[in-house]
Amino acid sequence: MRDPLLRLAGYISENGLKNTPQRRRIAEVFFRSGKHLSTEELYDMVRGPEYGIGQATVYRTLKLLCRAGLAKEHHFGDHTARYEPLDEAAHHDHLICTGCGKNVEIVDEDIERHQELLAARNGFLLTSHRMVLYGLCAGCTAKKQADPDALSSSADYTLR
Amino acid sequence: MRDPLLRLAGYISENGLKNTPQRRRIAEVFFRSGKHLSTEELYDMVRGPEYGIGQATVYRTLKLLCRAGLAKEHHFGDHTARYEPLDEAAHHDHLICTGCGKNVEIVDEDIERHQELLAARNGFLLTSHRMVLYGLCAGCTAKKQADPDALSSSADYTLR
DNA sequence: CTTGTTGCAAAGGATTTGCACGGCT
DNA sequence: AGCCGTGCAAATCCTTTGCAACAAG
Repeated sequence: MRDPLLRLAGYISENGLKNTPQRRRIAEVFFRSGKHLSTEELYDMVRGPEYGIGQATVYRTLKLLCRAGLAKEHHFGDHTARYEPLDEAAHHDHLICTGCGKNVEIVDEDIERHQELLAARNGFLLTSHRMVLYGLCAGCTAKKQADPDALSSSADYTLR
Repeated sequence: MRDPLLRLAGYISENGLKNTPQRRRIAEVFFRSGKHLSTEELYDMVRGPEYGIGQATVYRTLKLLCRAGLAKEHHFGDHTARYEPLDEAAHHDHLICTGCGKNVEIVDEDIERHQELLAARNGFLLTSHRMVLYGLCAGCTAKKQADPDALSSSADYTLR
């Protein structure tokens, strides 16, 4: 069962919850469209002339998706939570350009292995992790050479 | 010049700022005491019968320390920012027990190297990163075997 | 003296929650 | 019918800011 919408429906019925049009609509938009959406961005995408969906419902549904294991919450360094669809088994980390905000998903088997090792070495049972690399992408590096002060305006990554 | 208080004084004078008793007091407590303090925790430690320090000053001073390169802000998953003293050259990552909140600092040269590599492979110039591993420490693993529901109450790591 | 700093309280932004109503099961 | 979910607005939580008084350089 690959389709996240079906998986959601499964989670809902299994837990005595209810499959409402709002949840369907939010999940549909969320899974179809880009990654790393903030609640507000999703809220804007989800609401339309024919849909009257409240902010609170978007918040609540996103948290539901997390509980269901279908989404993951991130805090990258801008000042809101961002959510990404979770493809299960498709784990990845993030490489973010502090100049333009570009967000690249990356994986490295070696690193993952080392993480397990490190945890074990400390007596820990690793359950999850997050790794975010911050830097300047090729474009922004070039731009910065041309004019060293050109970048500061765009994203403002406080590096949380 | 190893002493962070001296380094702070240096940063202050070099930048035309002012060395106030509040800043001294906050920095002193911050550097002396434990790691990963929240603003509120530090606020409580800093204020005393003889000191009348406002929350805002604690916030402002912590941000100053970050700007000075003497502290680093983290968001681990409880719902506030946490700050840790930065020993310069003593970079490390974190291994957190989601059961009891224990926070172990770790480093691994291999991982650091791989991160550089990964960034470079994507055309990025790596400027910083953060990596947090979440898991169960030995103690909590044992505790959980005894009573699987025993842990949920303590920390509530939403895994941000 | 000049300018940065402080404390307080008010403002802000993101997220949560109480409540009455409406809609799944 | 019963109970979960929704929208709205009010409430919270954390953090920032405006401002007048103060103090460091």
